[in-house]
Amino acid sequence: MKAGLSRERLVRAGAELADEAGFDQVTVSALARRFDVKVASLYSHLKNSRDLRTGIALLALEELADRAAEALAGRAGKEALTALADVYRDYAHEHPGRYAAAQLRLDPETAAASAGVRHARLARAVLRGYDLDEPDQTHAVRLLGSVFHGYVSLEMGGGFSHSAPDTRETWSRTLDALDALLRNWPDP
Amino acid sequence: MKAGLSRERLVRAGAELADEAGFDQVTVSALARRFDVKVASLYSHLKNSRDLRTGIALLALEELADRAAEALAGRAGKEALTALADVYRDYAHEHPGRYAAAQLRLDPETAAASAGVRHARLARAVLRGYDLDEPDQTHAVRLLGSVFHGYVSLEMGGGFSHSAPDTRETWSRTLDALDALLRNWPDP
DNA sequence: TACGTTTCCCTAAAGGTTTTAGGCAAATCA
DNA sequence: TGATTTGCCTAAAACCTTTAGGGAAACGTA
Repeated sequence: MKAGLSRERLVRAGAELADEAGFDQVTVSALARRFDVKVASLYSHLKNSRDLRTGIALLALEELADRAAEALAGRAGKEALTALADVYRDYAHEHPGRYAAAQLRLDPETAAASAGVRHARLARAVLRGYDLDEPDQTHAVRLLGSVFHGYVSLEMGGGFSHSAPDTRETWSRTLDALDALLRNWPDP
Repeated sequence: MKAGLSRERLVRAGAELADEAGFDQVTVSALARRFDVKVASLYSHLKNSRDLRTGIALLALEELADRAAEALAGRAGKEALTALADVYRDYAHEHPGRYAAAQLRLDPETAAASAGVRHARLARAVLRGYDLDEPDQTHAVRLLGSVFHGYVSLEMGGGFSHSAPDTRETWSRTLDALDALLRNWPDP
């Protein structure tokens, strides 16, 4: 009875498991259980358990970049800014486990070959709508990354006690503020 | 031969272990090894392994709040802003394991009793130097948290490839930008 | 000082995860 | 059809978590 395992299917199922049970619950054992297969069978398709987690991280980065690229098509300026921001926030809400996986620290070579570089390019694309030269553009790319990641991660971690005002309101005002800042980037 | 274990000492040693080997390497077994004691002995002082990690997280939050309170004493405006920001960044660089621990998701009661609330108050103290009323002040507190946490976490995770321009330069320009933004907070 | 109690760490054991080594049978190919 | 490859299995070792119960040292008290 062949179960039809493959690295592809395993990583995808791992991503689902992460979203359902949390990224830290993603284990080779749990995955084997899910396929109703013995644990050792997975080791023909995965190098080790870290390999599984890395695979999920890379998948999440790809999916995020795909969504971002689609969201940015035909948009510019503040519209592009909020579109990109919402991609990150929505993805984290829809796929908390995958989003957590995307935060996994990758070794430099893997990171360089990942969709991470597309993310940087997409952020730069948003900044084309604002008037920034190097090195300010790089500073701004990093600021965008920081705000998006920091906000989403604090929100998901319960860092903002679910009290008034609504976090969606804060999100919208944060994007207003970022837009204002980029249009009016201060001189050193 | 009594080893002189106590919850206090275990948590503190766990924090050191986290800084040296990474927060995910913090395990009851590793800790027992460090004290040259059998694993089961630790369970008189710790409820379970999560209890250990939670203890480290609470310790880190306390230490961070202490540093922040000291750094803010006698400062206001942009000086206070950069002082607070540097406390987070420096702490994360000095104590990466503890900083990772501080990101641990706590259950609501534990969080409410933690130093997390002091952090919120300290951020509000910084904002006294700027002219913001509610609910914008709350939005701004959340923005500060997002930027500080997001920046530090991306920087430490290698998210900013160590290429030009220097990340310290970006940090300084980011604080300039935040200051400018807070002085000139946009209307909705 | 001797006795009872508490404190502290230990042994023992069960259950879960990771990973490697080697085997067998079904699928594939010549 | 026979040979090879593929795919999942059994077995086993190593490590982490957690609970149950025991024994000796430290401590308080008479």
